[in-house]
Amino acid sequence: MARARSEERRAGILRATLEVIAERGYRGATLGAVAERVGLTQQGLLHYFPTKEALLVAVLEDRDRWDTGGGGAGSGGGGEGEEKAWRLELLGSLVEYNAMRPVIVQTFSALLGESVTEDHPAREFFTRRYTQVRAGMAATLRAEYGDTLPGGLSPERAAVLLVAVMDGLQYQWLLDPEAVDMPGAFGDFLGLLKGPSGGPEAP
Amino acid sequence: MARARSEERRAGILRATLEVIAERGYRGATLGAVAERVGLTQQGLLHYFPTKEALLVAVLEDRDRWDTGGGGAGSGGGGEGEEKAWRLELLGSLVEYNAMRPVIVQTFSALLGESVTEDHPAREFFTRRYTQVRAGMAATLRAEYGDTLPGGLSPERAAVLLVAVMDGLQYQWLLDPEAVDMPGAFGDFLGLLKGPSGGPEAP
DNA sequence: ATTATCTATAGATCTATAGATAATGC
DNA sequence: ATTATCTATAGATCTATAGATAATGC
Repeated sequence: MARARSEERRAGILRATLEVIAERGYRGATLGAVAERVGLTQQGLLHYFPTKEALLVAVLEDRDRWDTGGGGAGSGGGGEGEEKAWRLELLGSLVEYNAMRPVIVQTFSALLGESVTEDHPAREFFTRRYTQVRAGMAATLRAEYGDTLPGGLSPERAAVLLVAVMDGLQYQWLLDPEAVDMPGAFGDFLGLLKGPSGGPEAP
Repeated sequence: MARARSEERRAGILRATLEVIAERGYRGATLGAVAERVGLTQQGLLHYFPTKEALLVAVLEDRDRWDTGGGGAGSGGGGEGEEKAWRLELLGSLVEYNAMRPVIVQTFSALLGESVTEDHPAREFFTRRYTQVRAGMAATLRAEYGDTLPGGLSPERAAVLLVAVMDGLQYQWLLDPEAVDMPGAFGDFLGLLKGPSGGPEAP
């Protein structure tokens, strides 16, 4: 029973960590804030995760697991642990889904931003992750469209843009949700990728 | 003369601040690190800028000035103080230029990421800035293409994507410069916007 | 025994204020 | 006088370690 309780506790801690990171980033997050949110002292929290960095790593691993079937905000939406098959249509609904999970999107957008700084503990995670996501998306696109998408790009070149658009839209949307229709804009981009044939004003 | 010296000092301090933020983000940056870089004590630094936040604000204002003719990394490249006229072609060279200024790109990418967190002193700056940049770009696109771009999008909808692609590519590029050809990818996107007529494999 | 939490605390930092000292400009 | 810097330091935090105490599981 203690084992089960323990797992619940850990899950609660990770959720709280996610929230605190969304609000303050990793560097700005404090063990005290996370502990308070789960009703523990800061030292009590360290019983479950020995260091602050261990807490971040656990959050990232958690996301990796989830993502291989959920779509991680910052990382371009869908993790591709094993080159998961995203069809273009599904990507659209993933973005719609993300638009309903601002906390997670914010957590990963904040982490992505921090991760480009020196010695950031999430840097390697994101670097590796993006490599995977780009490769997975390219493979999917190739399977669906062959070596040239309707818009004229190779799957590899389209994949970089796909990920870039997802991330970039998230920042604009987080900063000004009223002004930016994230799913709509992403749909526009898919239209461009699918080329003239799929375009709304196709001749 | 003291006035002139003072201005040089301030400029040096702002450059140092930019570098330190690139390395550690704003929250991770310390007055001590900036001071050391310009050969002052932390307290000596505070003689020029009374608080840490004042230092950040000065960096942002500086960028705003510069940008209204230079292109601010994170903010989608070119600031549009007064709806500066960027033609699509010029945007391409702006991205090429950014690819040669990794420090500035990193500073603004780190700040953009942090800015989505609560109470971040750069949040309003970025929100306002993006609104301006989107509007400026849309106006430029409209002047150049009318109400519908070759790719089929309205200038407004294309503008969001343009900014998103610039920002998103910066993160992927910063994390893995070898793997991501930022200017090349941006060129691909411009090709999509310009539609079939401009596409490499146009029929 | 092991697990879960707590109190106490060491050891680092960090920002910002106070006040002294030297140099510069009028 | 004003400007530029420095030393000293207050006051907050923060992470992490040490060690006690209570509860749980075998």
